[in-house]
This record gives sequence, C-alpha cells and structure tokens, in this order.
Amino acid sequence: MNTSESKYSQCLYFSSNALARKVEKLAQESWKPVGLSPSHAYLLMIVIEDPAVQPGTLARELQLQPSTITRLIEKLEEKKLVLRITEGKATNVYPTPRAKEMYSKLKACVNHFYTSHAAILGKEESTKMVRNMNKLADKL
Amino acid sequence: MNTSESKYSQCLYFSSNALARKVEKLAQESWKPVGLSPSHAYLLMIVIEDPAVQPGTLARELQLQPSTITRLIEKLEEKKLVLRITEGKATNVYPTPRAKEMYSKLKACVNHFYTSHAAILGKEESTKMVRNMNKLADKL
DNA sequence: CATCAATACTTGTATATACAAATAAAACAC
DNA sequence: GTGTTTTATTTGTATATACAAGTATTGATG
Repeated sequence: MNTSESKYSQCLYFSSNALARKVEKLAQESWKPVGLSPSHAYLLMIVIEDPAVQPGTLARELQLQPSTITRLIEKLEEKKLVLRITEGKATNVYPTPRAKEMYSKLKACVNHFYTSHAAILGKEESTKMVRNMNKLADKL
Repeated sequence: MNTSESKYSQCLYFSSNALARKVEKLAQESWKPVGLSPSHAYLLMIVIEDPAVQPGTLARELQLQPSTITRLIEKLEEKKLVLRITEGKATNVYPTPRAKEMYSKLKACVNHFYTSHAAILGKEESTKMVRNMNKLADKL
C-alpha cells in the first residue's frame, strides 16, 4: 500500500514516523559493510574526527539523550572501537587505532547511503527535503 | 543546539529521525488526555470506524509490521478497549462499548495535535510537508 | 484426497531510544 | 571551608518497533 492510500496518512505523526523507518532501513543497509548501525557509525566518526569529545557534546550533536549516548558508547567500547577516560565529572571518549583504520570505510558508507537515496529521490530534491525537515524540527 | 548547527545534520538519516522523535513527543502530549500513545490511539480509531477489521489490514494502513499490530492490540485488549475474535486463520478486531464512548475524545486529540503543529509551522506549510514526506517514503 | 504451498497471525527475542533516579564532581554562596 | 546547587554521566527501567521462527488454517496440485 502506498502511503497515500491510508486514511490517516495526512497526519504528520504517520508521515514522519513512516519516513524515518524507511530511511533507517536504507541506512542500515548502507552501514552493513562495517557491521555498525547508523547511529553507532556516526558517533564513531565524530569521535575519530574529534578525539577526547565528551558524551554531552555527542548528545547535542546527534540530538540524542545523554543516556542513549552512554549506551552507544558502551557498545563501541565492547567492540574495541572507542575507550572512555573519566576525569572528575567529565569523560573523554577516544578512538582506538582499530577505529582510526576504519575511518575511510565509514566514510564510504556515508557516501553509499547518500548515493542510494539521491539516486531514488534526485540529488536536488533530496537536499531540499533534508533542509525542510531540519527547519521543521528546529521549530518544534 | 539547532539542527543546523550539527555537522551531520545534512544527512537524511538524522533529519528524518530527529524530526520523527520531535513529532512523536508532540503527539504523545496531544494524546495524554486519553492515556494512549499515538499508535494505540490511531489503531483504536480505525477499529471503531471499521469494526471487525483484521490485523493484516491494520498493518497495511498503519504501515507497521503484523507483529507490531499484535502487540498494539494486546495492550488495547488489556485496557478493555478492543476484543479479538478468531475464526479460522483470520482474526477480527472489534471495539468495546467503552471504546466507542471514547471516540469523540480521540477525535479531539487528533485535532489538538493538528492544531498544535499547524500553529507552529503554519497550516499551509504543515500540509505541504506531510505531502512531501509521503511522496518521499513511497519512493523509498 | 494427501501433500505441499500460501496466508494470517502470534511469539520469542532484539534494537533503538527515552525518562527518571542515582552518583559524583565542581562551582557557588555565605 | 561547610553546605547547597549545578553539571556530567551512568544505571535501571520502559516503550516502540522489528525480524525471524512458530502455529494454524486455507487453497492448490498432482
């Protein structure tokens, strides 16, 4: 069934959720080569680009709750991709050598993801949509 | 932090997820008066409007997996708002009288939700955005 | 008509995320 | 410099959803 066939599809609640689920799925596909979910992968990229970054900063950048960041970091730590060093009330997150070696592969996944949806939606429209969604999210 | 301040915010993955989370929150607020999550409430409204509807149909209309529909129905059953009658391999879902009495309240919540986001985004833009998101989701 | 395939739904389990409370350190206030 | 407030992070627990496997019924095929 197309979205447009559903009676409740005019509702922002459904549109945004359904879209997010479909995008999530597409993204998961793109990040399979590195065996990470998109969230983990993005967090890891930030850590590689900005070593010693703190969980609070990650939460703000990724727009996720601090508790969620803790959970993401935990999993990356298990995989020996990051490590945490706590000093006082702050914690610094560092990439391991293993993670740094993965960097170009991670970038390739970002690229694959972008390419795959740009191919479906058109480069132009794809970018416009993202801009609009950000604008909308900022207002809410 | 605004979405636009984050480096990774140009990524469709983030935009769509962040937007969905914010919309979800707004929606939850709107449905608090009936003590249901938006998903449960929408499912219930469909059941009231279309008694004897089957889980498979609900899954298609709400764009959720059948297993998710089962879980939603279970919770509504606990709350004595719907009941399931299985005949052969098919199952029919019916609203209870208690649910039917709630109908106008449910509608009021839909309305409150629409009003609250239309107030922030503008009626015009709000509708346009939904249309675009559906179009995009259908293509993916 | 006996088996095999398809359909409809449920169950077990996993993931992504959140909220609220807990902990711990730092900053402030007097 | 002791007591209180604020900040940073983690932990316990809950919700929303999915996937894969299981069950049960119906339909199709030889």
